[in-house]
Amino acid sequence: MELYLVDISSFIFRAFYAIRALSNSKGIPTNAVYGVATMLQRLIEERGPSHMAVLYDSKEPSFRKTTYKEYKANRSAPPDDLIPQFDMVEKLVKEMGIHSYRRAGIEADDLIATVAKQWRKRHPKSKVFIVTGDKDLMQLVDEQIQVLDTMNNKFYDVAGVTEKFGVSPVQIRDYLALIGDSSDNIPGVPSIGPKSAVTLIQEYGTMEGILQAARDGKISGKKGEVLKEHVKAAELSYDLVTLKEDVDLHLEDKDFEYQFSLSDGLTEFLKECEFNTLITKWAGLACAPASVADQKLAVDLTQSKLGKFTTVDTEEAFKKVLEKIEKTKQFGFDLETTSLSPHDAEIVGIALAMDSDEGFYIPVGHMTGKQLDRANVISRLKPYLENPKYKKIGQNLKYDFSVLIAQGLNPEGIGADTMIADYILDPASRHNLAALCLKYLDYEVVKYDDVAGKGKEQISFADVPIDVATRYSGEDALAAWKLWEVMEKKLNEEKLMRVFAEIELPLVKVLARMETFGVHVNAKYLNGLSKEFEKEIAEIELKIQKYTKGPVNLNSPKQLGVLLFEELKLPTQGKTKTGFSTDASVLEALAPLHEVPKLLLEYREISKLKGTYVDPIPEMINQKTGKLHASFQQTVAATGRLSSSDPNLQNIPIRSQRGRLIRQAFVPSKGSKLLAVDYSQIELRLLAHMSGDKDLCHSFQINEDVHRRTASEIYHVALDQVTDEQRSVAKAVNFGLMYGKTAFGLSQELGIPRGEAKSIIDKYFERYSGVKKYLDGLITTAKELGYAETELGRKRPLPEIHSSNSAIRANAERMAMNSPIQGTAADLMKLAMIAIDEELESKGFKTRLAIQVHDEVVLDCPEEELKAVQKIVEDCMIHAMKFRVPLQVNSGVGDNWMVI
DNA sequence: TCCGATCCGTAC
DNA sequence: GACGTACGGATCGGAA
Repeated sequence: MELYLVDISSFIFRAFYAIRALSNSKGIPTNAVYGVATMLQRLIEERGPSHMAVLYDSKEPSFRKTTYKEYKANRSAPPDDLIPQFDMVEKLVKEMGIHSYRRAGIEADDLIATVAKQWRKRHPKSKVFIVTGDKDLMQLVDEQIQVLDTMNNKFYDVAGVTEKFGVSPVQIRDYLALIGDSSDNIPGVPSIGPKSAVTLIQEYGTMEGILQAARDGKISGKKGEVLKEHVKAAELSYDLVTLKEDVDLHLEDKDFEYQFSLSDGLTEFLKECEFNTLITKWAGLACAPASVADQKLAVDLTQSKLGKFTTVDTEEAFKKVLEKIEKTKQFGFDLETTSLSPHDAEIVGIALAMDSDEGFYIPVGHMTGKQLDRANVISRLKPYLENPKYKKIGQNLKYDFSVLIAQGLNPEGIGADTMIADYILDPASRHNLAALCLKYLDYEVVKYDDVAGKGKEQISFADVPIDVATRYSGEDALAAWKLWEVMEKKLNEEKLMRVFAEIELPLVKVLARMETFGVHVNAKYLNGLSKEFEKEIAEIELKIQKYTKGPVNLNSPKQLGVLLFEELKLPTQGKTKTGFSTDASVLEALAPLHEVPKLLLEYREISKLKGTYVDPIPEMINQKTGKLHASFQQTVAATGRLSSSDPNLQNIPIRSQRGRLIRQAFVPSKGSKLLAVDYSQIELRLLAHMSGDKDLCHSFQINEDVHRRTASEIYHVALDQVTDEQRSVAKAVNFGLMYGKTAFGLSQELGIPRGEAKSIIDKYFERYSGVKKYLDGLITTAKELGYAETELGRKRPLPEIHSSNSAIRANAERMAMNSPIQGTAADLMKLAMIAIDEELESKGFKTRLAIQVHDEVVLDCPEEELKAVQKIVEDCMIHAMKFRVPLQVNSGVGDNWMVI
């Protein structure tokens, strides 16, 4: 049996401020009511209370106010929109059938204190949960009484309170009295804040002890003076924060009994508030059976079913761990740190697993608790971390390696990365550890959020208690080990081991090196550019304003639709799901008719550049390194490509004149140049090779202008008779068909009739019949196998290719045509990067890979290395794989990324 | 406040 | 419905 005592007013206020204004159609505000309703719903759903009550503050002034008139004196009246909601909440509670109590002159907190103590007298083994968002009630916590904050689903037991406040629950009164509370107008001791209060309490135990020490002159300096001066205030504060536990209120067990039901009265009330979704939801709401609630309570962050976990906090234990590593030569590995950014991350702990049933955790950077010296631990692990013969098995080892690289180590020896293994097995799914454990081990691991919280509540891993960290982190290392046991077999079964072992795994270290190296950015230049763009944007806005009635948000397609198609009465072009399209093609069509669409096109271009690149990029420069360290993700794109984020360096503008300017901001290190090398026509070349089409291959073999050749074929004219217009159509066709472009799409792109587009495509396939056969074959194969495949055997499952919905099926068919080409290009580039990095490292060059953009790499290259490195990079790229057609690369050198 | 859907635009 | 692969900014509306 458990008792739940709900301090409702703390939730009314929080809900009111947390939820944006809501009201029913009569204009009565309802946001706080809604917040309280959902809070109670969650409480019922998740805890299934059999006994509960809501406690209210007295409507008359409380005894605190009558004895100390300044109490809560500086509180302003609640906002107008909140006032009617107090009564509505009471109505809600009543209609929900929850017992509620109030006593004249007594505050809710005192009622809760009284009831809790009375209950524990009657039921020495039953738990009491105080449901509140207010810290004052923490003073009641003990072995039996816990505080539950339903807003973030946090429980505070004795350890929890101690962890959060740094003092134990019995010391909370002392703590609150010292720091005071401005909202209740409790004076406290001036200049004593939470920090000093904790230190003082830890030293002297209680407030009385502190005051005595001050009187005795044991507390030196200003603090001692202030304390002596404010003894009275402190004692008064202590009385005010102390809850009354002997209120004259006598309740029995039956006065708390609770069983939820959606009564007519409650339905009526919810209807009035217009919480229609709640009515539906609550129809199925039932108190969870007690056993389920008990189970949830039983989640113990220090116990695991996955295996045994040992905290390594003695020299002997550490030595044993090192011996085990020596013997197994293979270990599950996971670092816990203080930051997701490797350059800012401090190592908090190291988890290792050397067999399938035990995990070890070496704490080295926790705020509290016994642990080993970080520098010593790392220096003694270093030989194993840097020796490729010792195989590390982990989840997302790129991160762990990056952290080690940022610390000056040179880690080697990736034995397996479970995240990448899953990506290779199933590229479209999510690859987080929790999902993997569920999928392969049928086991639910503790999530990071469970130990460190999330959002605003998140704490640094350094503040996680060591026993909890041991379980969490040890579990990660052990999970990686156990996952690999399963996944290794799967990779072999599915014939995916080669792609995994020869492409993806070696790439992990390359990417870690590339990301930690980063790239220099000229922030000053971008800031200047931002000012220029800002001016231009303002001018355009001003010009557009002449045509508008009221203010229009030019970033809102919805408002733009009103402006263009209602106010200006311009003809609509296309429709989107929610309204009329205002995209660039629409604006271009409207441009000859009116100045506004012309201006909007320019507005869009500049504000895009400013908002996406010019302004955010300087913000992302790392303070420590002064460089930009974007992330290159290996497990995102379904075809095998890399992706880039924070910022995305793979879509830095190049096509427009104004956009190109942004590339000027990417610059080499001092004494270096940027070297950029890209494949020429890579996907078209791969199409030639993979289709084996004679004519297309021939074009590449004799190194002619492929688009010109295509034009001459589809228009039946001699090569030297092809017009620029014809060539550009041919180019569009060459690109389009690899994406499975339709006649409709081509006609849209080129602005030609659909019939004409169709005849061009037909002609193309007639001339390049090998290509046609190949693409058709890709669809057939994908239907047979259920997946598309690259030259090197990377697979992409395409279950939707069997869909009975023709649009979905057609989509999958286009993927079947495109994925092998795009994916093979990705494999090629990955192999080239591995070769480049290996060459650079083994030959001792200082040049480093900095950026990859699918068919291009950018390197930061000291001038004296330029000549040699340029040759190496070109060679690595050209010879990374062998095809029927030759590969070609272009390379350029410059002082920024624009001039190359 | 937070999150997801939508629209739009940048790259290869 | 109509061109494959990404990332991300801004708006908007709903949810806890």
